[in-house]
Amino acid sequence: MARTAGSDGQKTQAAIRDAAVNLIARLGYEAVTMRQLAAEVGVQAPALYRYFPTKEDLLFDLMTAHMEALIESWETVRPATPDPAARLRAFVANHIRFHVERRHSTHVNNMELRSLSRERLSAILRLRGRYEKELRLILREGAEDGAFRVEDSTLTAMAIIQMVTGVIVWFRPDERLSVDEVTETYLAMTMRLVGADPRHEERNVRESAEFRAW
Amino acid sequence: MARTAGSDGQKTQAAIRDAAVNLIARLGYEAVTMRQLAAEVGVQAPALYRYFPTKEDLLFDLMTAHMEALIESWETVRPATPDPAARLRAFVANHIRFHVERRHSTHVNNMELRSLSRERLSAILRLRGRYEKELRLILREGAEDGAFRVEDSTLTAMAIIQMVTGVIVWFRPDERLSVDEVTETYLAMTMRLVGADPRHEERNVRESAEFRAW
DNA sequence: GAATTAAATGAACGCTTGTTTTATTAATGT
DNA sequence: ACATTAATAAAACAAGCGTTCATTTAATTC
Repeated sequence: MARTAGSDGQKTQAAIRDAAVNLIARLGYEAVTMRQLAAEVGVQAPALYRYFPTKEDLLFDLMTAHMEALIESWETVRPATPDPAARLRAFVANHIRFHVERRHSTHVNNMELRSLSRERLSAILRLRGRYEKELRLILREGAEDGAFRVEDSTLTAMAIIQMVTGVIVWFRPDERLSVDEVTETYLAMTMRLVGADPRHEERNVRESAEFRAW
Repeated sequence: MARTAGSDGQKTQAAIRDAAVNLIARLGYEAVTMRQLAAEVGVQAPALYRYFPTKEDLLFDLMTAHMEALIESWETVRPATPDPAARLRAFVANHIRFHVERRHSTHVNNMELRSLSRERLSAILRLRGRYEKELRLILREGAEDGAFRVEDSTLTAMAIIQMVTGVIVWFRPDERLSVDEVTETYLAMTMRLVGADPRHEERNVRESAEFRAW
């Protein structure tokens, strides 16, 4: 046999990406073999090399796509208001939604950095830095105009990102809490963490509950 | 050649553990080969099998030791006071100190869980649960007696642990901030996060600065 | 309907993996 | 001094790895 009936390069490539994210998230990049991945796609191993020159190219493709989608999702929902509290809430809510929706992809991006070559690693880290910079900016402006009490905006940005990304470690959507409930609680914790004025907070929480911004 | 001059089983075993933690933390469990590990120890690969029956046994040994040391370290510093705020501060300060001191070991424990068999995985998760339970208890008692404002003690416990463990991702001891400074900031963020009464807080921070509890 | 291109197969290559077997030397106890 | 045990080396195993090659079939183009 050779080319199979109804085969289509675009669909095969998408199927490879999909299967790769799932397998790598569950078993780890090093543990997943090209033959295993091919079997999951329903194809022989050499067929993968039509679409990705090497195993590492495939990994880099997945990670780049994830980071670019994350940045784009923030640019889409980023509010125009200068109010730091409103912007911080938007950032956290979008961050949680994005990462819960893409749990496997997030896992790959967090766990497999060390399997990249130096240049590719720094390419991913650059994208990551670009995203984190958005949060630092919000925190710094909030600290300057007195909306937040933040000792160190870089350190606080890392703390918040670690905290909210950590949701995917334990959160399972079919359990006790819904995504919205979890987001609500994490928003409350974040706003207290940055020392946002509680009086402003209560009003804003009521508003966001009305409009369902996330 | 066979047995080398001055060779000692105890020392070799300790050297294997040490080298394994460092290599696995840097390169990942799957990526580290037994020959590479042996070379790092200064020995031939088969010699490793005198001390650890399989590669996975070695990994499990490292992870178990880490978790047991973590639990023991908390039991050593756990204060007798019923005051939730004081206990939370002690917990967070110890957690950060322990994990910064054992960055590589922590990395292994956080990243390599999926390389364990099911039984061994759940053994490690049991130890982890035992540790996290201590934090949940503090949060629940603090919420009940009004010292904290906590919506969900399980969720808050996860958030705090993710946040403080995340220190090792970016913290390097030779940079801008010292461990004590970082700990101080994280303590402040944690106490705000749980909605601890700010008036009690200021007094307690002054006290802990005097006594240098961590 | 013949020629071309796209998509995949099957076989194989060179290398590395975790691990086992066997033999050899150093330290230890008597 | 001698027997025993602990600690290692050296060689080899079967299995599996990422990847390449040559070939075959399906779809597309003219």
